[in-house]
Amino acid sequence: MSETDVIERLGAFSERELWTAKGFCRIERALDVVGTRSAMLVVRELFYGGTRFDELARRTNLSEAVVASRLKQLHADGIVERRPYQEEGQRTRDEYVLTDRGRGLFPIVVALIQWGEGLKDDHRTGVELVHRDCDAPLSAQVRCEKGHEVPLDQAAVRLKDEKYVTALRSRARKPR
Amino acid sequence: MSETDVIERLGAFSERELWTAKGFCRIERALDVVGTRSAMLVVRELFYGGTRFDELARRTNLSEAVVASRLKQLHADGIVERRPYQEEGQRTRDEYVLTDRGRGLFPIVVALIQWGEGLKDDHRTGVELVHRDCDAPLSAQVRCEKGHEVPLDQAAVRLKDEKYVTALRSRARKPR
DNA sequence: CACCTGACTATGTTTTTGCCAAGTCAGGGT
DNA sequence: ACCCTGACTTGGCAAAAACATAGTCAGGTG
Repeated sequence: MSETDVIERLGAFSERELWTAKGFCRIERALDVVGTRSAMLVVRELFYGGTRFDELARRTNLSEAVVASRLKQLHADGIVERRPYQEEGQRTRDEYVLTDRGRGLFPIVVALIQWGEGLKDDHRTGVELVHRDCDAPLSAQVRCEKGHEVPLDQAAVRLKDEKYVTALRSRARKPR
Repeated sequence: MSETDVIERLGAFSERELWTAKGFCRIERALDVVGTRSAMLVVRELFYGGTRFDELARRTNLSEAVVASRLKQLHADGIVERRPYQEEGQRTRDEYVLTDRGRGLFPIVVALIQWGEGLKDDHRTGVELVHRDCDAPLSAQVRCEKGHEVPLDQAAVRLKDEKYVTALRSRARKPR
């Protein structure tokens, strides 16, 4: 196993003692939104075509209170929108539909399912995700905008605004 | 917005009233392992090259008790391995290194960072992930094994073992 | 042997997440 | 007007996650 089997840190903070993504990396914001088990299960069912409150509750096996709470939060975060619908002879209800922002979670959902499927250390029989047109299995792959498939040892990270971070750190050191 | 902007359900359970991935989809297993905020933050720092206990604690801003507990669990789940190391004049300690299984989380981490970066609704300045060789930004893309880039409306899912599920459901209906 | 200190562990507490049961509310139907 | 019922909301509770503080332990060093 190589020492490069990590994302290389670039820029002024590349040194291990200086590096911090804490407070800068927006994975934390992503985890604010979909970082609970229940939120992710609701999102999964939205991707599997669930739209109605009762079917989201049934499929996730979460309590109605939790499903209602997660949907409210996902709506507030712009992940779903409410759309009125009406079956004949019944009153108008809302269905929940993924927004553009919500559909942006697609690689995350696929990546989690794919990784989980690789474990095979539980009782579950699993699902398979496929490309409908050719029936080939799906996976989430890390690529760059040039189209290269990028293995972990060719990945790098830098803080977007190092000047800002430098200034922050200078201020943080003073009142000690 | 099209009704196909979801993963199409295939197979015997494609009907919305029958569909359930609950108990079959291994996203739940993935969430068992990395489904807490603290686990994901520790995994992030492992990808950013953190290996030592104290630097993982510093970078994640989690309490030492939580970092210790998460590392123990990640070790038990085969995500990291402990490797002894020794700096001169100091005693032997363990460092934590991602295993193959742990590196398999790479698309998940990239997908979460990428999605979070797209939000831009917080104070964070963000990080950028790049392909070191060409400096082009990274993203997690959903592709099939034939190499096609698969948009959401061309994705489909089926339960792997429908016979088993059918049998389960038959048994579950009896004692009502 | 005594001491230092990094890596935990233990305990109690706080916060967050999730559950259950009961309740509210509003849109249709009668 | 009354009733039904789907979609929540509320309150209390339990479990899980995380924190703070103090403690333990063991590998080095002097």
